Amino acid sequence: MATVTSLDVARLAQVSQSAVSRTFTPGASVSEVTRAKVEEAARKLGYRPNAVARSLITRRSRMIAVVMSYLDNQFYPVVLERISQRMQRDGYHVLLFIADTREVDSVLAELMQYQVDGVVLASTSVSSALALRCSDAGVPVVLFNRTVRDGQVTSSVTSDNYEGGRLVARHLVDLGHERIAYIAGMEDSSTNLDRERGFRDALIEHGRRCFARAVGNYDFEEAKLAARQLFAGPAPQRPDAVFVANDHMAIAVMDTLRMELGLRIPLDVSVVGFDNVRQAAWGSYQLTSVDQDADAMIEATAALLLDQIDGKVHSSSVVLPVRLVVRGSTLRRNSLKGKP
Amino acid sequence: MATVTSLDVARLAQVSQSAVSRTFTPGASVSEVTRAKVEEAARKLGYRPNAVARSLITRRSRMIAVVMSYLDNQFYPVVLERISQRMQRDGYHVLLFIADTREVDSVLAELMQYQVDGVVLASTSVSSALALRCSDAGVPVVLFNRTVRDGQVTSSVTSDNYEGGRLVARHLVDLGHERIAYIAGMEDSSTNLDRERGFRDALIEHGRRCFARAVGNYDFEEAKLAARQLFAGPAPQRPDAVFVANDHMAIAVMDTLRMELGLRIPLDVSVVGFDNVRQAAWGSYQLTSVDQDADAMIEATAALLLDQIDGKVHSSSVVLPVRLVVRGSTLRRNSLKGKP
DNA sequence: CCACCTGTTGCATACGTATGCATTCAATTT
DNA sequence: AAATTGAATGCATACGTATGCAACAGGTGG
Repeated sequence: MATVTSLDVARLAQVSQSAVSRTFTPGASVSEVTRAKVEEAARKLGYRPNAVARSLITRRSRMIAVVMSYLDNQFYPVVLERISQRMQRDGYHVLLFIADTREVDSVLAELMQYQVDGVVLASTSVSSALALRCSDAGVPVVLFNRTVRDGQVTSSVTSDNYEGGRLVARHLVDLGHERIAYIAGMEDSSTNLDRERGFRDALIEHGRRCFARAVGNYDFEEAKLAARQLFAGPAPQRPDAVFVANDHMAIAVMDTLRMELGLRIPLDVSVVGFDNVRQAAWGSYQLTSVDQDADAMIEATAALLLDQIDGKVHSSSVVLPVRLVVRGSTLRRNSLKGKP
Repeated sequence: MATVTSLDVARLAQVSQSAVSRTFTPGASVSEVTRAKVEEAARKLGYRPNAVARSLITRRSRMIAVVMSYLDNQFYPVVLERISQRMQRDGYHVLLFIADTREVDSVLAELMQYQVDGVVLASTSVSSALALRCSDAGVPVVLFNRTVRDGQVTSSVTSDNYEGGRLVARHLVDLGHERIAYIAGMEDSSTNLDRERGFRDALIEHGRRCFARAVGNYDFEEAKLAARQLFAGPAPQRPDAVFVANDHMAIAVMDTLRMELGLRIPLDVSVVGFDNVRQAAWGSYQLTSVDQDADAMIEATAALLLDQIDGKVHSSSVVLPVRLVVRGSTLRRNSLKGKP
């Protein structure tokens, strides 16, 4: 109850406060006998070093900020959980910032006040502005799953979104699809730009083009609207395949196509997503998707951030490979000819 | 870059450091003119009060710890997001602790070191031990979605799990089900105990009893095993309805019943979940579920925690009402007779 | 026996802020 | 005009720890 300080321990152990401090500072110079005395006294009193006081003097809080928008998209809770665990391994903890509609300045101010040692920016909405201002302020930043065009000053970790888009295009072309549509995420987000560009480039290389396009803004409900919009016309003018910019939206699209429009997947239309979230593997969806190696992304993020914190100014952009996971939501068109 | 302190601001504004401090302390006594001078100087220098130094002296960190196990169950990411936003409204931030298999002591030690002002315990695994030791240490604790039997010392916020179980039993009996089974969560968790007890009590009141039972431990894969186990026998010995202790498992169960056993839901078997997570409403599942009012739970949790932090020792147990949300995964048995 | 080095210890001090106390000054009351 | 009040301000100190520095002990090589 009453807060016990290093001084209390020092008195009980008959040593100086410095000795107590050194006992709890890895790598400090303490003899075995003093260490033992201190540790016993600390145990008796239930002493724990005060991280706040320690932070004040070391200027290290051993906290990192993780900034996210919505946790709806199931990719992000997983990321959050793993990042937290990964950083805990190195003695860091995660201070969580949910930045939905709030202004950049507000988040930044709070970040700075807490003296976090680093920032992971995994929010799609709050963006490059915050990143720049953080690194201006000397706080290590790593962009997670997004990049910023301007200066290459800020580190980032992404999947090879461009290649992912290409893989999807190639897959759908290989399956013999004729009218391939795209449902975009947030139009100015780097993930969406890269995925769409890879997708379109590969389509063109195969002599096709994007048949139709709508925008879902990475939102579940908006994705439903986008699906309705794409399939508003009569059957021959409808897409026979849809690439949706992430799984979160793809599932909304599948629901809409099946429930509202009575379409069969993959018989009437193939659907492909991106992220390979757990739900993509769920029995009712069997969503073909581009797998992002979340673990590798997190490991890279942690490594980059820790390096920067330790002064090894590594500021680099890591791009990790992706792979296509083919499931039941896509099907070869040829094989349809014979079927009812 | 170079850290700017209140003293720097004071010098530039030609006032004392105290004046600067008071300007940034709500409710302190500062004249309008000094405040203006200070604010301008602060703006020029880009000054932000150092939360660490402030915490050291006020002994308030304005951080709360949120302890969770896995973020797999989609109920929890939503809770985390909302708690974070709710606390941010009152100037608090969330320090995240993922406590899966790690020992209680480790988490506790870290909690204490960071001098958090309060703790929200939303982990099903790490449990009452941690709660007790926190309140022993004088740190306000609120249990979220779980209770602890022993002393009624620690506050908690739960839904009326018992009533939820009753609602499900009544619903399934009303539909004319004969062989009603239960798939349990973690057997010693308060949520599971209450839900199951309500369920069984109501069954008995209606002259029935639980037809079969298996354990899923709130885990996706284990729930699949549990489903296989329940439906291992020949058709007449299989359940015609299953109450699953939460939606997370219920979805796994539905997948297994449909994909592996070729059963139709709700034609061959009705399935009911608990939590009413977003995925329950997804088109392919249409899972009948017991709705927990997450917003109300979070509001109650925040209120309780803030009250305790402010010294109004309110230590109470809030139980919030639930309601049954009927969807397509349950169906009246009578109406089956006529169908193919 | 002396010079020297290595490892341990305590003394001060610094980190950046909040706040009790005394003081000053203007405004209001008598 | 004197007295009383109230707000505003600065001074000094405290919060709990880490760490540079000097002092010291004990051991080694010459």
